Amino acid sequence: MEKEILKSGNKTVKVRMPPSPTGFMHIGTLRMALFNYIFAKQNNGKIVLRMEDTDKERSKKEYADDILDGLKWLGLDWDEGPFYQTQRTEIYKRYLQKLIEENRAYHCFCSSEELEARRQYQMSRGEAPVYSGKCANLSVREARDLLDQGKKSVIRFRAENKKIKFNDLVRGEIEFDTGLTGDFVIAKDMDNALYNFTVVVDDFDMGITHVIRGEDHISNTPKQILVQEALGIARPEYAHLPIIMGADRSKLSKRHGAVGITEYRRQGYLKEALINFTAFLGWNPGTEKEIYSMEELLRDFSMGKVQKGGAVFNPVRLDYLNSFYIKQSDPKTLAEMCLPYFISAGYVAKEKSETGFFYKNAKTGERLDFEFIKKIVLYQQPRLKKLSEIAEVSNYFFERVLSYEKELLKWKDSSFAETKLALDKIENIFSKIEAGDWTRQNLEKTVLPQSLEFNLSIGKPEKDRGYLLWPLRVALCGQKMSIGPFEMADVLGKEKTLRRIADAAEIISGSTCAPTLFNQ
RNA sequence: GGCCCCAUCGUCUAAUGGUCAGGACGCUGCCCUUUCAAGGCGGAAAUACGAGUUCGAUUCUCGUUGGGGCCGCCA
Repeated sequence: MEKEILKSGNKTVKVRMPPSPTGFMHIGTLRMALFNYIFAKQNNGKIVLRMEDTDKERSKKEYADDILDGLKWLGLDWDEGPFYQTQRTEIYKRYLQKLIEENRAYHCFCSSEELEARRQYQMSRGEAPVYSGKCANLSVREARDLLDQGKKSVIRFRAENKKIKFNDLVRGEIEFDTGLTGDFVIAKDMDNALYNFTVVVDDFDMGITHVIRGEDHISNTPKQILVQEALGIARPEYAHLPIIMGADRSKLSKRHGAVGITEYRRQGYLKEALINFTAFLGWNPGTEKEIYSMEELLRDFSMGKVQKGGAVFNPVRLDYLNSFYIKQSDPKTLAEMCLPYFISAGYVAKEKSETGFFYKNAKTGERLDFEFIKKIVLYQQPRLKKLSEIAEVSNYFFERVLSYEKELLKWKDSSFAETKLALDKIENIFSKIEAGDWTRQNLEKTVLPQSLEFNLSIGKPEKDRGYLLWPLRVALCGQKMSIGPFEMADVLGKEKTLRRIADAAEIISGSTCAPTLFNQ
């Protein structure tokens, strides 16, 4: 064992991303990874990814994979690893042995029940719940005997009773009295080292210079420093980030309905939004700029501006940022991102062809041009908070036949006769427009100037375009809320637009069932 | 309970020993408008409390209160 373990001088910065694969990747994992990432990149440093999976009961490969996927998706890359602590038992064992040989750690044979009872008792008396030291003075022989008898034991670190002071990059100097910590357990046995020990060994072994982690680790820090001192290894720099809280101001957890990163991704949150949002949970540049790309974060971030108090996770603000980034996206990229939602909604199907593949309308079977999707997305863009919403608000583009109450076609005090007149007028205008001139601007330009005249002809207020346009809207989408009628007509194309107008006219003239069924 | 950390609108936060305490989300009013959004222009909304230092404190100090974290054979 390297007896001479030296101080790590002014080496290049190296940080760790140490997720524990005991659950799916969540906002906390993202924040931890993001701040480490930014800090490392700013300092030309390296990043080590280390799965802290020493809790074999709770750790699952599924979770580790989820975290790996999430980090990759977000673009939070690392330089070394992933390392898995469960594959490093031999390393821990060596250090464990060293501590035991040097009498800095010892076997403890106390039962959990016994310890728990003592803890309760101490806390009830207002004392710090520390280990009694019962097994601390067992001689080597006594311990050996008990071990030989097969007595169950754990390995406890002999914690020095002293004041530990350390500097925190976020909070400044923090002091602890380790007399209040007591001897703590560092391993279940020689093959199963525990967190406060593995962290110290790994951070040293991997050459970590900066430990950037959540505030909930502040009170672990003195323990880890004690272990470092016993092992004779250098102390890294520490930065403890404020915790992220739920609406009730307690540490964010599943109980708050905190959603996993994969779930956010599935719902159509953009990684830019997630990153911008998370970065501002506990940090801001001190200016009024709130929209930040990764590049800008790397430019402006500083640990000194990290907030000390915890921040409440506000999903409404996340939605705002997400819709902002959706509005920023270029239509082609957005359409590509939206396609999966159309497919899973059952509107679009992907088909194989000799040359590759193509898309078709899953409802009608007709072949689909990507331009069609792109246009839908272009027009829906301003109203999306998340990508998953695209399908539900675009359903009417894929249906063969629309079904709706005929009352819906009427605008305000219009009669059915007047509504029919409006449809006829639009039909008349539209049918004269060449398919080649069928653009949103063109349709609008042609129709709009005629609304005044139309209103006068049926004796309605001149400026209310709804008399002419509302029936068209309903004819095209069959519902109250939608994008503009000219936009819809543009997406639908001349033929379908005219057919839906004709359908609407049919509906008005009596038969309540959908007429198109008969002329398909 | 012990130890540690923290404290500006509801939320995320900016600023300063002297400001009308700024921005963003949300809420809300108006405009735009064929619906719903989006967009534009406004509005309400905060320095936890008490002392001290000071000409002056939200800012500095102390205390109180409040909130949080940790106190595991979890991480």
